[in-house]
Amino acid sequence: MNHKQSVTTPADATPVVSPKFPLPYTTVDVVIFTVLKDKLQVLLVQRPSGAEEPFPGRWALPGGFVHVERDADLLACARRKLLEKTGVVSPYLEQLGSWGSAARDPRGWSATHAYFALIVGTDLALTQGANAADVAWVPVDPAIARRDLAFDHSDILQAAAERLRSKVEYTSLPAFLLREPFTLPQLQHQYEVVLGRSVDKSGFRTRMLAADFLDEAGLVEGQSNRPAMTYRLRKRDQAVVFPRTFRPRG
Amino acid sequence: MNHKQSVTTPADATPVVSPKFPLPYTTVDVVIFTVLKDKLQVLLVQRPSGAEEPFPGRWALPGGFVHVERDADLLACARRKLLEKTGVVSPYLEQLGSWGSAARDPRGWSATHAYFALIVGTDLALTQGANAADVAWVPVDPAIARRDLAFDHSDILQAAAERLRSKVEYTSLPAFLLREPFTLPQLQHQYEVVLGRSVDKSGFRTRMLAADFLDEAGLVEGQSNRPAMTYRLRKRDQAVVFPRTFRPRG
DNA sequence: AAAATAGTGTCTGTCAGACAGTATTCT
DNA sequence: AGAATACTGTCTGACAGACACTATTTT
Repeated sequence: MNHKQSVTTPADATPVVSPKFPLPYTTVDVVIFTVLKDKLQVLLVQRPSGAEEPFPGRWALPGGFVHVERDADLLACARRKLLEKTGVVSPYLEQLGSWGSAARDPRGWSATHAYFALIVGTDLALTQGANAADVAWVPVDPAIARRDLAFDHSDILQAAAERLRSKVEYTSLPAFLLREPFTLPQLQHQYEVVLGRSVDKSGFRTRMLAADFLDEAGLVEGQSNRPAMTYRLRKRDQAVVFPRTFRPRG
Repeated sequence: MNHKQSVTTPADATPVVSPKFPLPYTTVDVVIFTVLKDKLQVLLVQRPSGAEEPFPGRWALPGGFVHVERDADLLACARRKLLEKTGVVSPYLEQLGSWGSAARDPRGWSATHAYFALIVGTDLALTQGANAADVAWVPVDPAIARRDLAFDHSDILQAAAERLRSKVEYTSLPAFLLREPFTLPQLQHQYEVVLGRSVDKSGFRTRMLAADFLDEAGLVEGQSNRPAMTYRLRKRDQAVVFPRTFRPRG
């Protein structure tokens, strides 16, 4: 949560209808993953340093209050947060879960709706610089281990990483980390980075092609050795589920 | 959501801190499943018929506003809703997802945190009568097909049923539908009811015992024919994930 | 020719599903 | 004895993982 209210919110705005009881705060946070430098990384933002701010100066997930007049629904709100921080328009975006309690925000009872997104690493290397010094790509595992994010964002990040790694075992999720078109060796590399282990080439190819979610997009004009076939996703909006998980013979 | 504020909320209560912008409503809804009469059923409550009430008289999922002073966190709130409607203390309860938008509640922007629960059918056949005429067990599939629940509860119910059936293919979830101790044939029957198809006995037994999540609890004093071994769950709080899914040879 | 990368063929162990068989109770 | 239910044994086909092989490019 980036609990800094957008400037477009009128300061004298009142609740939707006058409630007769206290309302929790409602926020949306987005765990944005990418692969940069052969590592799984997450986008973090630094919280403002004002004295009345919660967790001043600490790193946090991008996010913030739901804006009742601007956000038609939770997904739109998540998309807005993601666009504001990264410039990316239509990434892979899925709901992760929600965290709500009296204790997680010092200002009072709050509930956040967490999403997780996968975006193409190289796209963002540029946008990031444009966007500010208080935004950074951070390798995921050390960030989880430090457990020093604002609010309960370390918990959320950990849950997101677990969900991602778990789903990578049996879905086509890593395809969303690559710019299209991509080759099967490139895709395999994304799997290996996220899973942290190597994957058999033959089985990998059989599996990907059998799942029938890729369209051929011509041979790559080789920068190296034998040219490879390139592929595009047949559907950009959802991942494919494989019938079995990757499972090295143990 | 049962948008009828609890009587314990003071009518003059104010938001936690005075917000300078409109806050969405925050609710929790619980999809409570059980197996009754060899059918998967869901608990519904009828909305009050007051004129200013949203969806008066319509059936809805049990739920309602988060009560900032009573609910320490979302899970506690879900547990409270479930206890209020069913009397069940520690069921299987897992987060399903959240639904939030400007349109889903006529009173204004609202977001609900949906949970789903599995409880023992026979426990509730009793409690239900005690609880009121505006509560009912309803077979799941016809309810989904009618799509006539209040708010977006038909969507939520559908998502819950899909998640349940999907997880039943590769987890021990149906064990939470039975009172302990139970026999393997009884457990197999729960699988068959939820999945809507028969399951091979031998494979089923091998799989359950290999997963090593059951403790023997002595032979049942037979009401019929050969006595069966009974079992208890080693852990009451979480389901076991099997390495593969049930998958009839096609 | 050698190196590097892309892609294929083949073998084999595992294991889930099918189904037939055995075991223990009741009437 | 027969029926009903609980449980076990065995066969087999599918298939994923391992790994050796071929193919096409660059230097």
